[in-house]
Amino acid sequence: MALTPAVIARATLALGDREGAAAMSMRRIAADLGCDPMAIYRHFADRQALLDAVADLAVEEVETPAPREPWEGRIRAVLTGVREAALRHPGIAGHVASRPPLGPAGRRLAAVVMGALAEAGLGPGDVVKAAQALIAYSAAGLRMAVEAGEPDERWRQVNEALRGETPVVGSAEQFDYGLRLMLNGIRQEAG
Amino acid sequence: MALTPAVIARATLALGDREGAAAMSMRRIAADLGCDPMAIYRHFADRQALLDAVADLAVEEVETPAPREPWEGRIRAVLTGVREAALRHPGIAGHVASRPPLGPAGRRLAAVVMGALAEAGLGPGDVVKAAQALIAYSAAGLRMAVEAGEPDERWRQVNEALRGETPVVGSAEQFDYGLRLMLNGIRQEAG
DNA sequence: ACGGAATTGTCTACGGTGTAGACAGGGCGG
DNA sequence: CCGCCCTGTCTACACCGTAGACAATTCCGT
Repeated sequence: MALTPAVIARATLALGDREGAAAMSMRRIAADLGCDPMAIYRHFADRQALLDAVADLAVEEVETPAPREPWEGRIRAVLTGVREAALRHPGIAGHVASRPPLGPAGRRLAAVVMGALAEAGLGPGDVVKAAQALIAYSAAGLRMAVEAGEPDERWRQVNEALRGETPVVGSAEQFDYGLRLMLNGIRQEAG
Repeated sequence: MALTPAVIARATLALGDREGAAAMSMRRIAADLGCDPMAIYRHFADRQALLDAVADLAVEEVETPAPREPWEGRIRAVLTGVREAALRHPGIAGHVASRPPLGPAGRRLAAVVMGALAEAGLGPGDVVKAAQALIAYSAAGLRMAVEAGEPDERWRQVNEALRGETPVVGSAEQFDYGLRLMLNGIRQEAG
């Protein structure tokens, strides 16, 4: 298989899915591709650039919601879509949550959110600020979901302390609640 | 100077302040303390545990707001206080943003937020969920501030694209706007 | 006061990491 | 046909976190 950015990114995504984030080292990826680690640097400036590409690949799976849907529904669809896509690819999910939407797919979805916010009645400046707030919140929720899922005694304790009375840290229910708060706030702000 | 957890944590915090997050490696910390790297492991289970302690040290600086203040003011005070304290210690700020409030200072502040939410009129389950949402949002804003401040071509582009028309990613103004959205949402949920 | 046990610090070593820099082969344009 | 550029390879560097064995010191119960 010819070595191209797309091939490398796809292989890296699959590797992460199979063996987790820790397996996505340059050496391990290269072994998976059957090439030299340094060959990858002919196609990506550095590891970070590769991971950015992989993250965008995961996010590509999210569909653009139909413009006929109400603005709140579109925002919800995009943010939960990204969340679910990322969680389907646990290896890269942490990276998705750690960086702004830099790739084409990420920017496409960010544009959908901003369009929905404009339709809700926010001014141009507020659209950007609200979008960043929503993205930041989603990223944090995703991070928590990823990290709470990793074996770590400290997270186990946090979840233990909560279990029974309330949803576990990083759960979908927890995420939805916060999202509702933000949408409430936006509706009010838009007047 | 006798080697105790507190001494190690303080030295690590100072080192991070001086030379950034990348300098806080076990070897570098040990060199700073004038001891063997492995000596630190007699006081902390691993690097993660040490960083947790350092993060809590930074957060210790935040004062508990007076209970007579209105609940919104208390929440604002805690969250912006944590943000500012973390940004005063850039070396550890990324770690503060990456983990739940595990240490005593962090738990103290989390309790303040929950108390304020209860006073706002939220039910017991919602108090926890709203608190987690607020903490997640703050953490994300802090992360963005930290990472946007690092020299990174990709972040430079993101900020470049926004400059002039809207506040830069991770800015205090951006943070405040999102916080207002969430408080709006909470007020509505409670009322 | 003494002997054993626990605590603390040191040393060495293992198995990783990202990536710079020099080199080789092959395909393509002039 | 020659030369150049693109791609992949190899070696090497400077790190990283931490396991395990060993010495020194301190503390405690008898």
